[in-house]
Amino acid sequence: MSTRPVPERLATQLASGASGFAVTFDDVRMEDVAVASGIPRATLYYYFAGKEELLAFVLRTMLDDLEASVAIAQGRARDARGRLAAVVRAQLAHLAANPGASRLLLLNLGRAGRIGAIAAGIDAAFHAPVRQILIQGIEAGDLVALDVEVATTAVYGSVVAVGLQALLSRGGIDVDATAERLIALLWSGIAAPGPEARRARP
Amino acid sequence: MSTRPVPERLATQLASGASGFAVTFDDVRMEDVAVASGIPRATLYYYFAGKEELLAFVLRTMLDDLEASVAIAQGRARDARGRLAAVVRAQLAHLAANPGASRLLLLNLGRAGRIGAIAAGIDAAFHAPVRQILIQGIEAGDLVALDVEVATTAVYGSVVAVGLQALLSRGGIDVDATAERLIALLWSGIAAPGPEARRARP
DNA sequence: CAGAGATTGAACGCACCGTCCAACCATAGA
DNA sequence: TCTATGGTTGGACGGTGCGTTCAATCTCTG
Repeated sequence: MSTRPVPERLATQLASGASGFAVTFDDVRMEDVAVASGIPRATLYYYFAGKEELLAFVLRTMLDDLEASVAIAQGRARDARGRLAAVVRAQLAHLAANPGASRLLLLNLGRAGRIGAIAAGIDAAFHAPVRQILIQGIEAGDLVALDVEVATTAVYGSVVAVGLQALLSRGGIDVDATAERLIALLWSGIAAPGPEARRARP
Repeated sequence: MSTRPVPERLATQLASGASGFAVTFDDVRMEDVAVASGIPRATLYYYFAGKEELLAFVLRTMLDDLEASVAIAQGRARDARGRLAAVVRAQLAHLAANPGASRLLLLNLGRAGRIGAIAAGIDAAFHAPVRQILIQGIEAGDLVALDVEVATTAVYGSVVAVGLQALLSRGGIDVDATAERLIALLWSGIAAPGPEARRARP
């Protein structure tokens, strides 16, 4: 980044205080961040060029964590289904563990996406792992031949929508149950199993 | 709404001028809307309580159109797959036909969703039709037993993400091709067909 | 033609952002 | 111990865009 290197202490204090219950970038007032984090406003401006850069730092940190978490989870499985399940589960778990930042990011993709580092972070943490699994899965014959970009985006959209929905309406995510259902859906679709069987019904 | 009834002329002029290339609510300045639509700022405030209400009107109008369009499309098919395909296609087509308002809405769900009418409109235009098809499809045995809310949200998320992705990166949507691919994905999932066949591989 | 309501220009106050600066503090090296 | 360097902070300021207000038209309708 173009900004000054951010001390450890600041980073942690921001992570806790910056994105509390905000649903909008405008909900985050610099003065509030200052109070919530215990860092004076002038100091915030000493380290960040503005609110945008500050939130970019917070959100980017969250995305970096997610990227790492996804990479680890994904390495635990061999087959396409297992790896996809691990990735989706890790993503949902991260949304559940960082509800504030997640909400703020996903409900404000317009503001957030215009920050290069954020757009790149979303791709690295959400799209890229899925894309890779799909490509390899198709090559291995585990997956049907499909448009990788469309499928990658569809997986991203469904994970994010389902996670966000849970966060907003239930205030949290039942990660295990939700991940299992979502993965079943992504893997097999919504159709009743066995097209012949269905056609043979009375 | 609590606001004054909006004359036809205003509505059309707003639809064309209000959401142009904006990616953020802040990108839409009242003065700009005034110039773009030819309606003086004071007149805008005469009809709308503020920017939020004005954008709510524009976005809600778009969602109402989509709801109607989806209802018509959905009525053209009988079976679950055909109806779902019709709905998804209509949704993508509407995004393609209203890129400005769609972008603004979907990239700012935080701002937009806090407006009751918008949240309701999203449910009516995106979720409800899918939810109904899923429920009836499960009952009819065309669909596997699944968590309707999760599946509904997943469909919504994938449609919106794929549509938005196309709008942003390609500047438009190839509705037919995209809809077909997306529906295939939702219907059958990503797994290679025939679980036995796959399991039988060396 | 009078009154009601629509329409508009202009000026204002407000909230919050971002900038600036002077003062202070901590500490590393002389 | 002294001092220079750089982090840290409070406080004041200007700018932008929103929303309000009001008086001055304009346009119907009866």
